[in-house]
Amino acid sequence: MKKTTGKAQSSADGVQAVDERYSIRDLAKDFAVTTRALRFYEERGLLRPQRKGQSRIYSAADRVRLTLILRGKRLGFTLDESAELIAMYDPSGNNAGQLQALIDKIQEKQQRINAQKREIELMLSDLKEWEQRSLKALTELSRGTKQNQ
Amino acid sequence: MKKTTGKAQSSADGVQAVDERYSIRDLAKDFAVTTRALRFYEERGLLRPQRKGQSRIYSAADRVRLTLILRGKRLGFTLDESAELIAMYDPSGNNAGQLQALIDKIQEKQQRINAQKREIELMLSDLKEWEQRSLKALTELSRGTKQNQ
DNA sequence: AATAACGTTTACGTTAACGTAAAGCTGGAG
DNA sequence: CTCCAGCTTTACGTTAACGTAAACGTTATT
Repeated sequence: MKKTTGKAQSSADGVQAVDERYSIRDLAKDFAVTTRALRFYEERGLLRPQRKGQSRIYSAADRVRLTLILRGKRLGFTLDESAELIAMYDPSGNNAGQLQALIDKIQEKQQRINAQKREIELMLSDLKEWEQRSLKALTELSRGTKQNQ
Repeated sequence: MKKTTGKAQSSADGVQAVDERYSIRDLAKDFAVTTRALRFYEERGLLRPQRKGQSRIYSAADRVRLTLILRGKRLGFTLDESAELIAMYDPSGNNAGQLQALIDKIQEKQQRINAQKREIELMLSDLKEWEQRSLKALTELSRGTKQNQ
């Protein structure tokens, strides 16, 4: 009965273990991504885990970053865009200008998505139109429409 | 003063010239795409212009197809998906079975598009959340938040 | 020591939708 | 006939976000 949870042991003090360490497998499992993806995100500068010897060690902060990356993906951001957003959102030297830029980016994305939504509504009405035409053609056909007149 | 509109001359009869011919350049200009894209769409079976000698000649029907292709793109469909839609829209040899299959496909598409619509609405609320957080951070920052308390 | 189980780096493969030459045909103005 | 603009085919290049495989290092268990 081995416990293969792989959680690194928290230090022995009593403070809340907010600095838990995770292996690359832990992260991969918890977030349902591959280890390849995690290394790739690091390669692209989106993650910066510590090293213990050769192995990567991820912290809670890295989990937050990963959360942001994945949320960005769901929102249709490219990794570069997410990198930008994360850098801006990061509490490392963020002045008002940075934040305003971040807000601008988000609002721009909102515009694009709203446009997509309108497009999709148009497409839906188009599809309904086609459906109606097809149904009509079908009933007329089954009614035995002949070629005369 | 040459007219370089390039419009092929309509045949000399009096019926409405619904069968206008367009060069690949015409299409490219009118739809703001490259000739490469047009040939590519053809290669992928989305367009089937006639040939006059070696050159492609596009008809009004081809313009409709191209419109559908581009609308599909704006909606985030792949070319293959658009090809499916266009094939269904095409009035070529549709018996009752064909028509029923077409209707089924259309309804399936409607489901998927509705799903996309819901996804997009989720994204929008996500984005609004981000925006709120950023705005809050911004105001707190401009309020000169200090470290004591 | 040997094997397994996981980690690492390096590097080529993949898909989509074209971009970008390269090199050859062709019709018509001069 | 000559020449050029515009068309053609052929084919390799590009970007994004990883997948997949190879070859090797490190524990830890047998």
